[in-house]
Amino acid sequence: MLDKTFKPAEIEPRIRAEWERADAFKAGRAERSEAQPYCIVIPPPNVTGSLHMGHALNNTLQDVLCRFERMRGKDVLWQVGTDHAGIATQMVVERQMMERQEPGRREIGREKFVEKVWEWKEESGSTILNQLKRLGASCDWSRERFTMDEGLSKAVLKVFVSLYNEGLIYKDKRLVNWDPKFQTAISDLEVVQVDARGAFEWQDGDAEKPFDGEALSKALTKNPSGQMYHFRYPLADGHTYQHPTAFDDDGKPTAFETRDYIVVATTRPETMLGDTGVAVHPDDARYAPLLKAGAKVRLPIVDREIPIVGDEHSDPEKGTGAVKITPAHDFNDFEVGKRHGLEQINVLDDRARINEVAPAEYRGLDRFEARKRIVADFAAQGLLEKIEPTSHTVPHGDRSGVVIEPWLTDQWYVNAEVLAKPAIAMIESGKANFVPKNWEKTYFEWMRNIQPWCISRQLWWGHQIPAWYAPDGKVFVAEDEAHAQNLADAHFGAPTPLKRDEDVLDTWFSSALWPFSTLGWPDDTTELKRYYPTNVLVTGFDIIFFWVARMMMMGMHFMEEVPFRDIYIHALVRDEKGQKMSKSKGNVMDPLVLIDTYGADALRFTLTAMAAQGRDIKLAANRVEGYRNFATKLWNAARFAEMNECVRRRDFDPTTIKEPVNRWIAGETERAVREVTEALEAYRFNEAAGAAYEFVWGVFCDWYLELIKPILAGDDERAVAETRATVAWTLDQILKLLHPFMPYITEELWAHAVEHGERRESVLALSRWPTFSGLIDAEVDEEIGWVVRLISEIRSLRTEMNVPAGAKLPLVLPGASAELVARAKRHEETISRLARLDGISFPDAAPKGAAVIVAGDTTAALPLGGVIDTAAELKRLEREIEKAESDLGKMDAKLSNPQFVAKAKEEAIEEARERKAELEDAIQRLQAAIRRLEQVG
RNA sequence: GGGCACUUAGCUCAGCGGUAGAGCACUACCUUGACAUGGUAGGGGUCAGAGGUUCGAUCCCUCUAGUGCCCA
Repeated sequence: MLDKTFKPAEIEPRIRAEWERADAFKAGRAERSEAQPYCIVIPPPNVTGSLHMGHALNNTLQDVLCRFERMRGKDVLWQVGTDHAGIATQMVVERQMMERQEPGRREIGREKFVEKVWEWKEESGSTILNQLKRLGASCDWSRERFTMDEGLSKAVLKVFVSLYNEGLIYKDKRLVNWDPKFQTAISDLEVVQVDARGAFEWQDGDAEKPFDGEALSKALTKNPSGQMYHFRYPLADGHTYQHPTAFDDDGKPTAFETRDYIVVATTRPETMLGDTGVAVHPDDARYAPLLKAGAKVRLPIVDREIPIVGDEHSDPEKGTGAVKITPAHDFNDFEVGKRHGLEQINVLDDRARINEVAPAEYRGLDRFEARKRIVADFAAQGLLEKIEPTSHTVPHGDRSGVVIEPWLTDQWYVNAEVLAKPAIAMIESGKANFVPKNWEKTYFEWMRNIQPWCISRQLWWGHQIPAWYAPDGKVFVAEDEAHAQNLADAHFGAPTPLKRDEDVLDTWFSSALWPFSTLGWPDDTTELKRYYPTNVLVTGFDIIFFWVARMMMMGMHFMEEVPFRDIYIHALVRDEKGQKMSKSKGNVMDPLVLIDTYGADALRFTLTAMAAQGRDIKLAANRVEGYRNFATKLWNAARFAEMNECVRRRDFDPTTIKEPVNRWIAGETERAVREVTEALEAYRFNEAAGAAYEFVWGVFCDWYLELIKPILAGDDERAVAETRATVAWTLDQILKLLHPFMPYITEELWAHAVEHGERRESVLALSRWPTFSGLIDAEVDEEIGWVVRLISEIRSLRTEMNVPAGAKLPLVLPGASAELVARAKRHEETISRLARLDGISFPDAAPKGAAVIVAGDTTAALPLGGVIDTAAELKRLEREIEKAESDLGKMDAKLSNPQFVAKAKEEAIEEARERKAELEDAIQRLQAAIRRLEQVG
């Protein structure tokens, strides 16, 4: 016998063991060799990761699909694995070494350090996979892969070498996003823009407020960004010009002053050490004389002469219209510098400290320290005009959180523009589809403006770049050192010593190969043939660029086929106020805690039920509790079945059922199966879950199980046997329907039923998804619908008339047709039980002093034992009439509108007519009830 | 500045050209032989605002206000 409540913590590990025993999630099962393949590759979680809400949602949805398709008989491969996550992992291990007060990575050297990371990976790398198991994920665990395992590394080398040989990977010296904390380059995507706004204000010439270096320093320590500094750059060789200071209404200058300097505005004073020019807009009248004269500027502090150039990059509307140009430390300036042949002077080292190029007193200073000093020095020289607060965005490293420096270095790049073309075409042609579709716009926007992808990282943990350098710097790219050596020797015609490139590849480089590298590529494996392209990718919108787009590019280039047919993009899980969950806000909900509290099934069901397309999920714990209760409800329905000996019969055939109520539930089952199936096929997870929920709780538990109680308690043996079998059958269908969402409880109940019934052929996870047709019977639906409605109306009336819950009332169906009498008698026991009646009678006329119900075409009367509160009943009836008349008014208005009758759809008109007739009939009968009541009163 | 969403019950959210829905919360009654993690009944909404299209708009279109996200 089942316990009174279900205890997820007890059941879950046991069920997991059962799945394992049955090898339930194994792809390529012999008996399914002829079956259609179905494949999803998991978005590989970072080995450093632990399960958060986003993972829980992402993997629940994948699992729902996999379990659904597996039950539909397909040969399902849910390919699992983890990502080596370069920076993240290196960071974790380094931090751990620091905590243990072990020597740092630079001290122990690369080889030892990488060894340590591997050790760490062996120890802790499976944490997140075990957490996925707890969630119930039905991955083929026997095929776990890792982005740095042997096979995948081979794929990475092959791809790098191929792309290099095709000229699609190249080395280039340009500005990169440099992370001074990790001392590595990062890609554009790993940079987050953070808004900054300062508060410091100062103006030269304000006698009341002299420059206060202390105060500025304090403000900048708090927030180094958000200030605009106006510097006076003296003109070289004592040059002067007339600078306009006032304008008339037409914008013509009306007053001038003679200046021997030009004012530039900047948010980054310290970079002035590397300035090699000043730019003004070529059409800016204010500076035209300077351009014309070819005037130069003598850069303060460094005392360098630099040109003033005309470039459209300068916006006359912004600041002073003149900008300093630092080609080595700003992306825009880099371009300006290239256009005008300006020198690139790098003034920062790899930790963003001022380097040896700068005057001695600044060397070694941190960039923000240097900023304060430079400003103070300008002020001291009378070259600081003003400081004002400004709003601007500052680039930060997404992992390190520090301000990123544009820095001039040699890095490896992928020519993404070429690779993007076929990847764009595949979405355009519908060979692959975003669900919901609107994400393709985001995808196109980015892909059509794609920039070179910087793939080298100055880290130790990752795929080391397969490039070797000869002493003269000539590079040789090959899959291993021997091949590189051959290339070099052939090139130089003599044995040549080679040194391997120190850098590793961006983590996303290997992730981009995931859909085919995990299936065995570059080898021509059976898996690759069978499961590529995969069916669907399930992921969040935040990695469309990082991952989806790049898989698309690599898949098209190397497999000449899309990596997946559908791309289901799900929402972000937020807290109940709609805020992103973050540790600093303290609003993080831990899926593992929710699993401990409510069970994995409840969490899964919640996430699925809330996964409506195109909307974020604002998750509230009480939602999970509600669905935990749903699981309990199911559990108790099964318990009811068990107590009533509703055991499965192998020969049960739902098409041969006799009892109306049983035929009805069979039809409802068919309907529910259809709804859930169609919703899942269309990735409408919330609708699928909603349909299953409503069927199980609202139809099966609330009505069917209640309706059959009199039959089970009765002595019609044939009916009892049929009903028991129907309950067992329906419950089986329910377990199947719910299994993709709630795998644990359903598997448990599936197994439990065996204790009394026929043996199962397989675990539920491998059972067959139901498909029915022909079980829906309109007549039976109508009949049971009538019963349900009558019971509801009686219950409603009882409450309204304050009839004590325990009191039994007689029900009168006056002037009932023979058909109605037969129907009422057929269900008399059920109706009596559920509506708490004391029998049904069928006189010709309605009794006096009874409350009256009008349900559809049935009029029913409840004599309230002479104690009826006439006034209350009159009021109630009048309210009913009022409501019916209001509805009738709407119908009349519709139907009397010639436009409606002429133009509306036939069904809409027919519906309105039926409704009108129904309402008129109901009003008549309600009025009759009032007349009778008044006779009594 | 460019783009994409969103605004529906007290809260969290579905829905959708033809009578407004769920969960939670709330009110009243009920320990009825599956379930109090429950049952029954109920209260609660000019579907952000203004226009337009339509026989008919919460739904489609435009604008306005507010909110969120992405990109520069």
